[in-house]
Amino acid sequence: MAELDSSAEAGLVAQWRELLARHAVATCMLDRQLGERFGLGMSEFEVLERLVEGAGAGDGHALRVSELAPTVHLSQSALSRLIARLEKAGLVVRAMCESDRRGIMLTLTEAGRERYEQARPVHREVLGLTLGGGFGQACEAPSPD
Amino acid sequence: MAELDSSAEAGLVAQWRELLARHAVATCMLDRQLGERFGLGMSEFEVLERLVEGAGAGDGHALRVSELAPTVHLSQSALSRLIARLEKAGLVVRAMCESDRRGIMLTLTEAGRERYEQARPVHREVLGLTLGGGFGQACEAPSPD
DNA sequence: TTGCATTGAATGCACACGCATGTACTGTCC
DNA sequence: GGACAGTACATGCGTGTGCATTCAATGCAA
Repeated sequence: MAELDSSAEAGLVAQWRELLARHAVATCMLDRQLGERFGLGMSEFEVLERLVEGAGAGDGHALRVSELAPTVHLSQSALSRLIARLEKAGLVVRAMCESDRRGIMLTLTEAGRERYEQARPVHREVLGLTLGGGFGQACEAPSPD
Repeated sequence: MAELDSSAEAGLVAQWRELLARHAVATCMLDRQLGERFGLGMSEFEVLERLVEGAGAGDGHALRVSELAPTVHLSQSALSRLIARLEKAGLVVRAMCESDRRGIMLTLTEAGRERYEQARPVHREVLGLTLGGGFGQACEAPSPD
């Protein structure tokens, strides 16, 4: 692969630092808010969201773990344990997949859907604060509420 | 804070997912490449880079940990341990700050500077692959070299 | 059918992280 | 000077993560 000339390199680094900063601030605030108020980590929320999206109208719809995996940026083992936590919390049910008995089907419980619906506005609000325009270094409350 | 209308929300979420994806791919590849080839984590590299930048021409320049802290996105404790690792690896020296004996001054060793200079092109190359245009999900080698 | 490579998920392990706390030092107010 | 709040860094502890491995189920080939 070709070398980068120094101005391209500087631009790349600037872009990278900006990305790191945004990610750090958003992640920090999300984890704090979702954790304190709903007992959810950022990735937990992300998984619940995928399940809600997959479910659509009828809540019978289930998702295979192997389908979920590429959409959340976690290793297979981390995802496995995350699902275990969600199940222990009663937000999700693991069921054997009939057609391929190696697979696991995930279903949102009613509690899981409710938890998600409650957490969602907070999640969006944090995104608005951290991705939208001006923001500081704050990891604290998005609004004094 | 005001609610978001649904189109603004959708845009925000899309932006967030894009950021997460870029961050995940870049982080993964960086950690892998820098780790395997230079025994450095992403944040270790970042700290070395700050020291190099701080040093400028004369290498005598030292940086206070408290100055370093806000520029890397780590908790104070994580930074403290990271520095301990760098020192153990002989890349950095911790010295007491004369003017304020609570503080710690960091200096790059020659080995530290060399390690950084070696790692830097790899770091930039990964950024080019993951931040620049098209990229897949790859966490593997940037170039077969 | 038996044998074997492959895939989906769970688990042992080491490690880096954040939070809370501890320890040393500084500055201020009396 | 002495007490006390505040700052800088280190450390104990619990937890989430990735890697390597394991176990079960599948698909294919002989």
